[in-house]
Amino acid sequence: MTEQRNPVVGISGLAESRPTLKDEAVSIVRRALMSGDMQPGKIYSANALASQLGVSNSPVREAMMALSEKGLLEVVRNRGFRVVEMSPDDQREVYDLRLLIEVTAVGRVADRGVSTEDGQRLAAMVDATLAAARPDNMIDYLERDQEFHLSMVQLLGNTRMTKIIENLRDQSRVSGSYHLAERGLLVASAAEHGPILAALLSGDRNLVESLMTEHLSYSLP
Amino acid sequence: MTEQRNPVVGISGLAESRPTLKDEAVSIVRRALMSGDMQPGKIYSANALASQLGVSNSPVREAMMALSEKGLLEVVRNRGFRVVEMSPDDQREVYDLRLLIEVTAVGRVADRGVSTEDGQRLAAMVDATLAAARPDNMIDYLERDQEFHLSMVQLLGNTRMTKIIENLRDQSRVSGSYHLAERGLLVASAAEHGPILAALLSGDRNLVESLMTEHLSYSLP
DNA sequence: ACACAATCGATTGTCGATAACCAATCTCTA
DNA sequence: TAGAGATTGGTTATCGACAATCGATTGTGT
Repeated sequence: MTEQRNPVVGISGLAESRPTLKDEAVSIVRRALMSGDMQPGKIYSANALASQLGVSNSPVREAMMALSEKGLLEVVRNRGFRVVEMSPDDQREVYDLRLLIEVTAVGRVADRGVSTEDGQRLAAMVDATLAAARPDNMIDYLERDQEFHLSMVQLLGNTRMTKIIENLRDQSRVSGSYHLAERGLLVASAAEHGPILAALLSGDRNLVESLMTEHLSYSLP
Repeated sequence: MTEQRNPVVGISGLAESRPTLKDEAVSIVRRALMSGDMQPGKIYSANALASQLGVSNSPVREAMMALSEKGLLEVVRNRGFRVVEMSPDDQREVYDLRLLIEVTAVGRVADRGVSTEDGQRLAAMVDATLAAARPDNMIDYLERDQEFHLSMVQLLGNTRMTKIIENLRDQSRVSGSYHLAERGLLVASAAEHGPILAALLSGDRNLVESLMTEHLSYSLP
C-alpha cells in the first residue's frame, strides 16, 4: 500500500493539497512571534525548532529565511535567527508607510464603492472583532483585526498592495500590540471599526481616510 | 590602542562578511532575469542550475525561494520555478504602486532638501546613466538607472520604503524594459533624469512629482 | 592587570541522497 | 474512438550528516 506520512504538526485541518512543511513552519513561527512566545531581541535556533516540530532542519530553515525576508527575523550568521527589535525609528518607518499606503488604499475603496454583499461581510467582521476584544484573547483578536483591515484593502483588487500592507501590519505587531491590552485600549481600538466601515460604505473618502489615519495611531507605542 | 578586528560596518551600513552561496545565487539569478537569459513563462530547475554553478541544491533552492517571495519567480510544486509573466493587470498593479510610493518618496526628498554633496553624487549618476544608454548595453544601463532612482529615494532615510521601491522596480523590469531598447527610447528616458534632478535640487516638490510621474510611464508597455 | 592567543560549545551553511509528487504519455478496455 | 488507469520522466521537498564559523570562555605571557 501507499505509505501515508502524517504531517507531524499539522493542525491546519484544511483539506486542500497538503501545505509544505515549510509553510506549516512559517505559520507556526509567525504565530509565536505575534503571541510573544518568541521574544524580540532573542536568538532562536532553526535546528532546535526543527527537532521540536519533529522535522528536519531544511524546511524550518527555509521558513525562518522567508520570515527574515519579510523583516520579522534577522539572520545572525552561524548564531541563529534573532526576533527583530523595532526601534522607535523602525516603528516610525512602518507607521509612515502605513499612513501613505494603507490609508490611501482604503480611501480608494471608498471612491470605488462597496457592494452590499461585501458590506455585510465586513460588518460581520466588525462584530467579530469587537466580540474578541478581550485582553485574555489577544491572539484571536489580532487575527480578527487583521482580517477586517485586509478585507477592506482587498476590495481594491491590487494584490501586491494588499501583500505590502499585510507585511507592514505584521511588522507593526511583532514586537508590540501588547501595550494595547495593557492599557485596556483593545475595545477602544475595535470600536473605531464601526465608524470606519460606515464611512467606507457611504463612499466618503475624506472621512474614511481621516478615520483610518486616526486609527493607525493605535499602532504607535 | 584598541585594535578591533574588522567587525566592520561599510558605508552601506551592512556588516561585511563573505556572501553566502545563497546570496551569490540570488544575484546570479536576478541578473539572468533582468538580462532576459531566463525567459518569462519558462520553468527552470533549481537542481539543474545548482550543478551548473557547481554547488549543491540547497543554497540555490533558497535563492529561488527568496526571489519567489519577491514576486520575480513562482514556485510550481514538484515542477520547478517559473519566471513570472506579467499580465497587463500585473503591470498596472506595479505601476499604480510606484505612482503612489516612488513619486511621493522623491517628492518628500525635494521638500526636505538635498545637500550639495549628495547633489553632486546624483549628478554624476545622471551622466553615467546617459553614457550607458546604448541598446547594446542594456544590463549596465539598467543598473545605472536603478542606482540613480534608488539613491534619490534613499535620501529619505526610510529603509523599508527603499526596499519596497526596489522590489517594485525589479518587478517592472523582469519581463520588460526591452521595449525601450527596441524603440530607441533608452536615451529619451535617461535624458529625463537631468530635469528630475534639477527639480529635486531646487526643492520644487510639485515639479519633481509631475516629472517623476511622467517618467514612470516609460515602464509601461 | 591587561592584551592577546588558544580552546570550547553551539549553530549554521552546505552537501549528497532519496522518497514523494505532478504532468504528460501510453495502454487497455468498452 | 474515448476515457480510465497505469507508466514514465523529471523535479522537488525533505532528510540526516558534517565541516566551517562565530561568540564566549579560558589560558598565557608581559
